[in-house]
Amino acid sequence: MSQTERDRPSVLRAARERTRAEITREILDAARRHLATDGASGLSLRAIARELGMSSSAVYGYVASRDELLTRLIVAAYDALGSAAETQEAAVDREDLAGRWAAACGAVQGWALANPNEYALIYGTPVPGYTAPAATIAPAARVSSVLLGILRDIAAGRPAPATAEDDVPPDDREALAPARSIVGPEVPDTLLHQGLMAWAALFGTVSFELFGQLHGIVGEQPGDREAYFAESVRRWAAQLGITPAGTAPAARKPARPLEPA
Amino acid sequence: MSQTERDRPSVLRAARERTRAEITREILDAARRHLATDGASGLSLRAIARELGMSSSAVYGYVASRDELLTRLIVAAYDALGSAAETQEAAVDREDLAGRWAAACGAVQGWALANPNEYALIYGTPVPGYTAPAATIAPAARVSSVLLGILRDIAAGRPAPATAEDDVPPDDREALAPARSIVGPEVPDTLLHQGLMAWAALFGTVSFELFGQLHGIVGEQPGDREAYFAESVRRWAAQLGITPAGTAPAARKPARPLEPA
DNA sequence: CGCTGTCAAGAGCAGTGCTCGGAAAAGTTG
DNA sequence: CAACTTTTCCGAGCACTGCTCTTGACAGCG
Repeated sequence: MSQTERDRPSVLRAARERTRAEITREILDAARRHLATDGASGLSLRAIARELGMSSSAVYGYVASRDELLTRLIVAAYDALGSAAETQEAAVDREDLAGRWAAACGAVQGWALANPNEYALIYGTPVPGYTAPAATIAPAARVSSVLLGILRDIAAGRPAPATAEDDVPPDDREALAPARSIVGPEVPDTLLHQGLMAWAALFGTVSFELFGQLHGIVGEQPGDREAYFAESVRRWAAQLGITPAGTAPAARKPARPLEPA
Repeated sequence: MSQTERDRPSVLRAARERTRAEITREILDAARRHLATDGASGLSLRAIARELGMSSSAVYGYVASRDELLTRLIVAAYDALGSAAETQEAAVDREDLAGRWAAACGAVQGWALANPNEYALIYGTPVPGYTAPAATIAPAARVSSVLLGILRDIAAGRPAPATAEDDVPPDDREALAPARSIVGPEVPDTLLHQGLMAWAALFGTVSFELFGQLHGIVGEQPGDREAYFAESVRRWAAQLGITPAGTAPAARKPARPLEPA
């Protein structure tokens, strides 16, 4: 271009960068499409190149390797799930702790059912020699952040740490140190541990349903899985000391929630 | 074959069958070795053939396809895990319900940590177009059988169905029909649902630990994971109404279990 | 000797990830 | 405009995979 813009990135250079980003996005989109249909193991760089009408070696100018492509898809999946959980949980009245919990759980399960292969990519078997490359840990923490935030608000609405009536063994208290550094000192150990248990139970349940492990255990008629999941969500909430009906349960004993219909 | 031994299996035929079974077993052993080191995605029929010193096409006389080999490994893994859970749970005094529960949980986690790739094969992402070929469902049910058996004995040691004080919504009751047909009518709905939740939570926790999802949440110092898991097991037991100390808890309120150390 | 059944080996096909050299296009400078 | 540099792209190629098909070797039996 003209010599008036020699040093600063010329507009043409910017245009190149733009088309480059555009092509990269197209590659990622195609990859996501293939992932949705064929699963992670069926993701082929050559197939993507064919679909985009370019040579297989050309895509290596945009994506370093198949592993890097997988990593980008993983980050995208974590972000999509985290964003879904955040927005759906944020749409609920802050006082309605049980509603927020149910919204977060529902977001996770709904997104997983809508994007099973993406869910399997991030919560299923990790690829063999693959170690999460640090770019994934931040998006991966988004959904657990939402859940820990609820935990924090549960603790804030409670009268007191309840002395030390039923506490956690000291070695477990030590094991919970990383989670404690995230959630802060306000959440009692018991609640923190119970929250992590509910967190693992939530994803265990979703994975079981998605990976076919509930076959022959929970019915597959329309509505069965929904009913089972909804009741589980209700019970996790009860274990955390929050119930759908009121905002501040007085007694520990959870009243049986009435179904809305 | 010759017409002198047309009907009854000749001794030679038997010998052939024997060596055939022998080679098949060697193939499976080599496959299991490769699976343990390289994971399921890295399992190569050609590599197995090389290791056994035979041509790649020769193994197709013993194993129909890679998928069939995977299926056999899956069945073997389910059997190994189920057997571990059965024996370890059976070694505990039948009256000690909490001990049986802890033994079963510990067996699952211990086997998973010892055989991570085999665990991932059966409880991780299912292979893309793969549907469990009916030969896998029986071995797959072994570990859940153990857990349901404990549930049944919990119900048997209880005073009564506790009226219908806190029951389960009717749609969830319907969803639990398959599990109910296994466990029998003695187990109340609440306990059945709670048991399935603990089941999912157990495998969710094990999967989280194995797949690296606990990173940054639960400590990785020696003993941390053990303490976290042990406390989770204790709390699941408490949610099922069994505590390590006594055999029959009177009140619903779970007493805080004392740690053995 | 021939016949039959089982087995193994080899070549081959279609596909994969990935690398490399050269060609072509695009942008920059004299 | 011409020359130069940078960026992009394609094709060939390597090593690997699952799987098939043809060929050949071996045994037992008539």
